[in-house]
Amino acid sequence: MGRSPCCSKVGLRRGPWSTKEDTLLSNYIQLHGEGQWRSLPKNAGLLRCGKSCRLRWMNYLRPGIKRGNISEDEEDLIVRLHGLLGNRWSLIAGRLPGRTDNEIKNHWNTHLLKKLKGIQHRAAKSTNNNTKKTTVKKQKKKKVAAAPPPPPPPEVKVTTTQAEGIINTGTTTDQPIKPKPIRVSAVFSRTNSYDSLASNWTTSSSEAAAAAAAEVVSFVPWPPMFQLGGDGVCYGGGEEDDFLAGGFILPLLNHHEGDVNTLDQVYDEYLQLL
DNA sequence: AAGCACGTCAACCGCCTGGAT
DNA sequence: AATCCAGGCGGTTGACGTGCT
Repeated sequence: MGRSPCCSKVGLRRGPWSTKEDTLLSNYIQLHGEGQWRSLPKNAGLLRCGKSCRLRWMNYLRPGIKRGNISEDEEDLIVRLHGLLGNRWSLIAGRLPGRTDNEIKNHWNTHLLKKLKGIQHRAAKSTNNNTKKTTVKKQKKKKVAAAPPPPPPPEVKVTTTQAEGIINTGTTTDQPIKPKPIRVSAVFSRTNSYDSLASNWTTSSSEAAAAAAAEVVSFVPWPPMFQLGGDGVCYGGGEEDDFLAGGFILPLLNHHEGDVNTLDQVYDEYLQLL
């Protein structure tokens, strides 16, 4: 038996939200709180799918959401966390107060991926300067006609026990582990405010933080990924040829020696917990 | 000025998980 | 144990804006 759709979709509005709809949704949630997304549209007088309401609230209307202007420090942290976690956007977003998984995902796909590719390309050129000269042509092709992306790395689905096994055996992998999506624990719950999350994370005791981390079944192996090359790029233990194929390449986009800031602290604490 | 190509990002889709029954 | 439900997540789409020819 297939799953029933979350809503009938018949007669429901789709597409961009109007300011009136935003107001209705915000007012309703301020009065009644989050949750009950399926019944929320009806109760709030919205002709929207419950999922759509939740998404709109989570990614746009929720208080404390920062929009745009992702700083270089934030980019740096996103890149580093992505190297650890892979496409676990919700977890990455949980480490960036006020940022949503959707925004980070978009930013990664539209900005950082290109930036990383550029860095990787330069790095590859520096190591293969005796080989072919590749001309970078401006891509004029439409998206749909673009060359297919390189084959994704084999999906590594790691259960808790698998992860423990790998830890115990000391087995490493060449690529960021991409554990199956899991429901984020209460500590990382998206229903918590980002501010409180950040506050808890950066100020909590190490024990509390460790306990929090223990709840998250995000296993991350620890490859030798912090080998800083002369070009300012960290190379990990992955295949040397392709970042997208799973090899680690961890450029320090805005790294300054001794530049200790909040995001760095967050990252350091995250590393310790892992 | 017009048409086209490309970039951005809000929104949608389908699948998955945990909890309830 | 099996099934259903609600919510969460990541991948993808498509409308819109912008720059180029």
